[in-house]
Amino acid sequence: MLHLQDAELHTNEAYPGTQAVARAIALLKAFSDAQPEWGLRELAQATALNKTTAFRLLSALEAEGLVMRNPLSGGYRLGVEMVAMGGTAMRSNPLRAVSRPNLETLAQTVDEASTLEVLVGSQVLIVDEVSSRHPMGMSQDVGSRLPAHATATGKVLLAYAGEGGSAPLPSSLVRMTEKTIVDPVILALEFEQIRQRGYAVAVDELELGFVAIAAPVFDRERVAVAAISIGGPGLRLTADRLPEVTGLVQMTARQISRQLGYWPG
Amino acid sequence: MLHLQDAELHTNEAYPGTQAVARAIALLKAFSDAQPEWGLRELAQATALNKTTAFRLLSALEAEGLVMRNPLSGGYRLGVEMVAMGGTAMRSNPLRAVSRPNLETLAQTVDEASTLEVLVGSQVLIVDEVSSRHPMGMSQDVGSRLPAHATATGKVLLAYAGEGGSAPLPSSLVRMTEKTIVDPVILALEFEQIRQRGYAVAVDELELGFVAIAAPVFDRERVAVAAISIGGPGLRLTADRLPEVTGLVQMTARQISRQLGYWPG
DNA sequence: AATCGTGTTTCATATTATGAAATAATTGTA
DNA sequence: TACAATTATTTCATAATATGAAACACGATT
Repeated sequence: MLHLQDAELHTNEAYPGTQAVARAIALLKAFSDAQPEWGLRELAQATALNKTTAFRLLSALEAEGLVMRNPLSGGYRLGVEMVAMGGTAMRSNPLRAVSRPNLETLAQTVDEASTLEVLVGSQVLIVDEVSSRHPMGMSQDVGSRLPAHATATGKVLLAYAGEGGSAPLPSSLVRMTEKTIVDPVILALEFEQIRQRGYAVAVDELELGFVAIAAPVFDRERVAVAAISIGGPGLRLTADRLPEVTGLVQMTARQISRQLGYWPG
Repeated sequence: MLHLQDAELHTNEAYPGTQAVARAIALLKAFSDAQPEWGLRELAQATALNKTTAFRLLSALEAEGLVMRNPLSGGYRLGVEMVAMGGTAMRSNPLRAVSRPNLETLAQTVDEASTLEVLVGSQVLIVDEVSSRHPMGMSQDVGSRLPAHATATGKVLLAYAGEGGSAPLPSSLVRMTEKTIVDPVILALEFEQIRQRGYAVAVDELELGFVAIAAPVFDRERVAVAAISIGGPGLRLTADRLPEVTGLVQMTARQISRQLGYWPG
């Protein structure tokens, strides 16, 4: 059995002797905002797992509360334990702990929402968000992912990730609006400019009417581990405000970087 | 090998053939607000796993981003992928989707924070929170857990969980304040009263100066799947306001229940 | 230099995960 | 109502995969 289908299909060879865990996580990662509920067969198919194997792994995940079933449809969903662990993960994120007070003052100064984001593959993950009017809470979309090439933060992170050589461009640059940069060549030029200026701007690139300005956060090893941004409607974040806002974003990013042990030079 | 140490130690026999997954999840569950970072040896010890096994499983989790390492200390932490999954889990929670608008109006009407919580073992998990001043965001402690017997929501859920026979009392009733109910007999009487009245109040039981009022949310199978609450400082939530607030909390809970398919009678 | 405490790698072993096939449950269709 | 057709479970022989003892490497602290 086990017709050695394709062990080398997955790029992350990781560590031998953990097939079951890797597969279980693959199942968990299949759940998304777009498809939060799966039937067994389609989920097994989507993860390229044997139906029985998927069932067994899901049963284990369900027993631990990471996955729960819709009593009506019988479909699988992420469970409450996942919510709990995500909360713990977020609260224990050292980057977030350092950044939060800085993000709060930034958001209040500019009176627009500020975010902290990291690069995960070809997407940016919103690690924290402080909305200007509600400085104590965190926005709904913490934990959301967005296509990196269509966001200011993502462009910053991609620009500095590939600083040494060629930037690791996502294979497919999906178009979000007519302003989204989908040409790899133009995007490479954009990255060059971002590295020179030290910040990125995205106007209508993710969503029509949405403007964002982002700057990189460096750790003590001088790698861009995150990016912060100010984002809001173009009606408020007008062109004449950009120089001022850009300066504030860059200043905040430098402050966070310094608190992470980064030293310019 | 595998000196069959104690396969029956864990209560959840779950499904055979998923040892590795169950162990990996045990590792993940070890991370908490109190101890967000672990060394390999202590984590292996805490989860009763062989050091090598723990290392291998953690490597797999790390490769998938569920766990990350502190580059300085080498310690293990929950990773960013965990944040992402938690966010997805929360946003896809059907209970939360139904409750949120109701919680928002409740919070605004009373002008205090409202929460949605579910019972996980002997603790309540905060699934959602709407703070009165910041109605759009969600509070920091979504995903946090609190001892059920010391909270209004927890008491409600325990009272209705054991409705049929004896209530499933947590084995150790930890004392949070001098008002915390730690006597099982008194707690049982409290549950009886809660079932009769249809709501629970907790004054200074979790934290001195903190008052909360909770009511149960029923699904279409008439089981109390969650509880909602209003909570705030005793200085604002005074005794004379309780009747009014209690009514609003109960009304909101009934509305959510009805939207879940519950029909009274 | 030496000892202790970490984390990491190796490797023989058989326990444990595996998937084909059979069965049960559910749904849609004649 | 019976009959397909689809999905979810269970069973079970098989060996691939997870396992843990032991050896190793590395960095502290003495």
